Amino acid sequence: MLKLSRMTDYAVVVLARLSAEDEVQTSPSVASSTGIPEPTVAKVLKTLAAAGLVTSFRGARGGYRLSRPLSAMPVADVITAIDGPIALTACVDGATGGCECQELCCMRGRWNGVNEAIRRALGAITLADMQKDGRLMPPPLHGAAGATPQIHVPAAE
Amino acid sequence: MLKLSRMTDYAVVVLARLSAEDEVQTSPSVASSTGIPEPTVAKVLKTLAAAGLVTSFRGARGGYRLSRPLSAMPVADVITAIDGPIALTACVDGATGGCECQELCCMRGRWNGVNEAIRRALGAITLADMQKDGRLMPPPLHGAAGATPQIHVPAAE
DNA sequence: GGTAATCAGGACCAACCCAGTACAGTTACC
DNA sequence: GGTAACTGTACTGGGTTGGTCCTGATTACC
Repeated sequence: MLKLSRMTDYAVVVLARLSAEDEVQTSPSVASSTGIPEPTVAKVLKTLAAAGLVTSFRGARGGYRLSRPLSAMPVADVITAIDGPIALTACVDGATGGCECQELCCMRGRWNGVNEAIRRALGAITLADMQKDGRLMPPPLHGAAGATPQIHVPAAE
Repeated sequence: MLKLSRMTDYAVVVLARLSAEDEVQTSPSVASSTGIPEPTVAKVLKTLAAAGLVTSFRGARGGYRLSRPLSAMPVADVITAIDGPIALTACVDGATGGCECQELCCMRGRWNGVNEAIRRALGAITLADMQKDGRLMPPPLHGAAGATPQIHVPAAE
């Protein structure tokens, strides 16, 4: 179904949450304001930090902060950070491990163009774009976890 | 990963194989000429027939034939036929079953744009394009890396 | 009319991958 | 030095996917 992993979905939500405040936020606080389980948020943030999308601060009063604004963060970067390089099939440049039927496969190498098209499409859309185009701001979300502050579209630019 | 299922990969190979000859071909013959296991080929062909991409003929001397030329067959159609509608996340228009955290999810509906971009990209590329850009039919097939520049696995990351 | 070849439509199973959890270790602030 | 927070790894349960098999329906050939 050509779908991306739930972790990537979480990552986008987490990044959007981080962008809502300018100060360092801990994973428990992000978890409570997004509704995503704490350990999972921690896992996502660790991965994002390893990829350089967020900056981590260790120790007491540590936490995470965006390392660049959402407007400079293409969706492709997030997907790559979480799921690894974008490669539709095993036969694509950059994919690890070739397919075992290369000898017979008359289509080898033919996915590269398709893959490239998708990379371009995903590289052209930033997280800031995603926030904008939805334009339906989250309505007053009631009740959960007591956190009301939410995404305001940053004066991204 | 954002990768599509192996079945889709097989489908493309099978369709390319069908296009190589103009007459009806049986699934065993397609299997032997592609190297894909017979039962799997049969499964793929059945699915493709249900989606209308190939036409089936029952009975002795039956088989399958392309119902339209590859140049009129976008990659998106093949993916949709095998894997179902293209929907990156559960939150996308057309996806079945919403995600359970809609109340908190500040990103709901935001994937639509991304999804749409991918659909466009995949809808604009036909299987004939894939054959072309790979710069030709599989010449003598044995996979000496010398003549086939494409498949190196850089394991970039 | 009988037989063989072929598709149609399931059910079924094993293997793999992913999401989520837990725990021990490391770093930095107070 | 104690505490709070990130870092890294290992484990497990569940779901999905790939692949196989079986039975029935349909058609061509003898």
